[in-house]
Amino acid sequence: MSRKPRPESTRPRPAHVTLAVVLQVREGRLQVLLWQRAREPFLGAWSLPGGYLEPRETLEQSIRRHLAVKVDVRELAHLEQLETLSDPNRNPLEWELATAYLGLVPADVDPAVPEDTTWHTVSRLPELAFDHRAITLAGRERLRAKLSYTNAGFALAQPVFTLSELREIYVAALGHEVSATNLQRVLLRRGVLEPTGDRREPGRSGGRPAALYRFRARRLEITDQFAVLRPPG
Amino acid sequence: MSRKPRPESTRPRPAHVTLAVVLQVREGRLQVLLWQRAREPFLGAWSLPGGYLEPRETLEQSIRRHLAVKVDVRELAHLEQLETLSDPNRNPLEWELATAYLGLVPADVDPAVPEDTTWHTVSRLPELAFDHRAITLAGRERLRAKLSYTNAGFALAQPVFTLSELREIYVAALGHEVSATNLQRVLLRRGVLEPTGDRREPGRSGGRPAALYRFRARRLEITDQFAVLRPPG
DNA sequence: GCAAAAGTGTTGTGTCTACACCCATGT
DNA sequence: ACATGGGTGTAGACACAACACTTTTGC
Repeated sequence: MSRKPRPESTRPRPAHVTLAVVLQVREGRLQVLLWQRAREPFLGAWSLPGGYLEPRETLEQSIRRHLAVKVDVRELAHLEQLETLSDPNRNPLEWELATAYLGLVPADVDPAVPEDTTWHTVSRLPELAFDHRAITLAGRERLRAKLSYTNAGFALAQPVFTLSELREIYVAALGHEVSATNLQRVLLRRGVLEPTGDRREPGRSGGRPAALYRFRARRLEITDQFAVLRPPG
Repeated sequence: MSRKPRPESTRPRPAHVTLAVVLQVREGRLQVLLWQRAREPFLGAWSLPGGYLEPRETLEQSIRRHLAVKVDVRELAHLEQLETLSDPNRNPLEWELATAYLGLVPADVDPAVPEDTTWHTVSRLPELAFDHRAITLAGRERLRAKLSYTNAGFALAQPVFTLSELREIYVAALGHEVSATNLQRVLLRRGVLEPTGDRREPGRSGGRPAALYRFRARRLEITDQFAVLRPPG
């Protein structure tokens, strides 16, 4: 079962890359930033942005560095680690581990991206390189879960928004209908949203002016701490 | 910002280890399996069990292999990835990434462990090597969360148990009081527990015989899928 | 006035906590 | 009988979904 110990200097080491599932709600759909590979393996296939880990940097610094080539890092409202993939055959050319991150971009920015990089609707992905399809879907699941029990919406919404706008973002991200009425009450009760006091004037077709809101915090917070088995008191 | 690309053959690669936070409820307290280091760095300090990743194995295979030296792997009722640590200074001697796992051992087994390995109460940890203290606490947090919205209890409980016994396990793991009354109702309503039909005869001091239960599933399942923002219907 | 959009009131349901009370056994 | 441990009944708090209704605007 246990193997003969070998000198550390000769122990083979895996290559290590960082990847990111960068999500944004665009045109009413949840989309992911994909990049067309310029070399083997999977030349020409769509894949998640990322690249090699360099000495003296953390995984998070690494993915931020690689993403900086694709999108302005200041536009990333949230970044968190998803998981580390390690199937020895995930890259046919070399032994390579990949640590995946989830990044969220607010709806109001349209980052300038390079020629080889475009947004793709998550529900209609093309064939992806490596295990990137599974990683992308895992990122979407993480987002959907966190929209329910944290204030994660702050990272997808514009700084200031109406409830209708926020509703469209939740619908796109969750993949099912959400009523503006109940969304408002849930998020206000939890203290996640606060009114700015301003209103949005209606368009040509009329309608009551909408109150404007913002997220109270711009960092991830758990807002529904314990579903059950709460501490007594 | 971007660096000069270098040939892959000369790119430095980090060492990679796997670690496990192995938790069990012992003597009414949540405990973690720690190992006393036999070499530098942190010689003599307590640390999480684990070791180097070998070629042709996944991270999960790696941690299972290393744990096999410490506890019979068949006694691990659940194993899941926690996170990958990457601070370049986390190991003072070399550049080393660590992928941490959470492992759970049912309360009825007392695994034979080597001389240099013992159980420690999580709420009273000694000084730990590297970043292992933070990892251990992260493992406990993951467990506490999953006890609330999944059937994770199956991995801490004996195969068959009374509600009093299950209650003690939850109290130890969650760190606060839990009433057997409400624990029973929550877990039965969700279909997580099922009665075996048998009863436990009372001890010398008398008392009503307790009904025996078991977990319906022995693999992790989400039992409280959406706290809020459920799909309509 | 009428359509459009936003927001409120209200009802019903399900899930949880807390606590009083009842049940089965040993001495 | 009474102590001990197990189990049930029930009331109240709360959070949520659903939907009817009202408000505020443009035309």
